[in-house]
Amino acid sequence: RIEDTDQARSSDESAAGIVRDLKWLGLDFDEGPFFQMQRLDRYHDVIAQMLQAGSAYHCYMSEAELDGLREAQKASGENPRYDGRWRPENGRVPPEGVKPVVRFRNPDIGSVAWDDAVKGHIEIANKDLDDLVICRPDGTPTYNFCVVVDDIDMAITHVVRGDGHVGNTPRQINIFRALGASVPVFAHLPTVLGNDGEKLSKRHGATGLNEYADNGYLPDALVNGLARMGFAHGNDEVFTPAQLVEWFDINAINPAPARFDAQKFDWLAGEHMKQIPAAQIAALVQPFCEFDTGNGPRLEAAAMLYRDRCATLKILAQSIHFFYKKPEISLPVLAEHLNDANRLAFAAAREALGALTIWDKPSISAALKKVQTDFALKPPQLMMPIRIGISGGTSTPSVDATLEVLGKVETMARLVALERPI
RNA sequence: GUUCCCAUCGUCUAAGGGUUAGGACAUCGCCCUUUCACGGCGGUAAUCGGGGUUCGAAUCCCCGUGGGAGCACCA
Repeated sequence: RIEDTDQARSSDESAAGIVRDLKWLGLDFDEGPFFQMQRLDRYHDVIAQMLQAGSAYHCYMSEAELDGLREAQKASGENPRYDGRWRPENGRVPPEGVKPVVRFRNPDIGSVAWDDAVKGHIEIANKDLDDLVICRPDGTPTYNFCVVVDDIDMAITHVVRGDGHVGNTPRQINIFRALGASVPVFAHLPTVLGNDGEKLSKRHGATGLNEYADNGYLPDALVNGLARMGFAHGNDEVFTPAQLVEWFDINAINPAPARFDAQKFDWLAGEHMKQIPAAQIAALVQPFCEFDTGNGPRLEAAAMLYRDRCATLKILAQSIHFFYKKPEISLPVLAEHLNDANRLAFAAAREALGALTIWDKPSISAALKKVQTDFALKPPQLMMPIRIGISGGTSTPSVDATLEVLGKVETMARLVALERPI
């Protein structure tokens, strides 16, 4: 349901963004979306009915007057609220030429209580509630009213939403009752806080869902990470959406707000990366590769070599870039790892590799091992210059596995090219 | 200010009257290793404070303190 009765704040783009984000997460829906602005006739019918029944009335108070009232109330330490001055029983005469709002006639006595599926029993006294506006002077109804009509019409059984709405719930329950409808189960989820315990906001550390998508996080990791905020299933940390569906219990949600730990989330994202099947990895990584993946080893082979060390598809794509494009070699770094102590061994290794007829990991490993032993070097003394020569960096998976994927022709080309700057 | 909700390692959490208060991330140490990661093993680390109830309280009650959410002609 797209709740778009505030025309100034809703747009086709924002609605499309919501649908897109939900689809990316894999949170599918069976019907809709329904737009409230397309249901105005229905809302107006209900308002007319309530006006008739006396559970709603016209209020002619200006916004300036209201502001003044609130200021005065605040100044005297009261909770700011509308004072009900235009209730019909006060017999006021409507002023000329003023378009009224419609207010709901909230009960004065007693209290509204419900058993929140997350927060437990909550009870609010009616005297702390005021008569809320359900229809603006221009005829557009407001959120708190529309959702009740929709929940009734759509036979909603559970209303699950952020805990910013706990204050709206007693008002909505009163409207349900005024309409003679049964009340759904309410569940109010706590806010997710930033690393520092501050509320997340666009200005303060919040990252939009689309940014996670753009940064190559797996949607299942997002679902897993978000679900773990306030929810646990024994000692399980890593789980799939299907497992979550099986285990989830709205009554087990922690009502206190949780801080979002980006470090733990990145760990979790990496765990989900490790579960990508080889057959699917190329298609997932491809969109993040800003280079020609046709010009080099099979994308699947390169990606699988790096899969378990990357938290996101984007980092994975960046990591395997060197397989498809000759790397820039930093001469100072190279000089550090290739010098008089191992220059001859390096040349011998290149020759041994060039002589190989079978290019696979065991053969490459054996050839390099022999050179290393012959020259009495420690493993890194021989591996590092090769690693730098083919990747441009000092950290890759093991050299034999990396060379296998890179291929003999390209490996030899890069190792030969390395000789020139030496 | 006022209304409502909440409180276990630094963080996310498990245990809901009797446990050496468990796990995960982070951190520290060791192991593995062809670098860096990954992985394996181990360590440091918590029941906000004060009163009750009880043989016994992290767990139930009250008060403090701290945190969160709301108080719109926004959703």
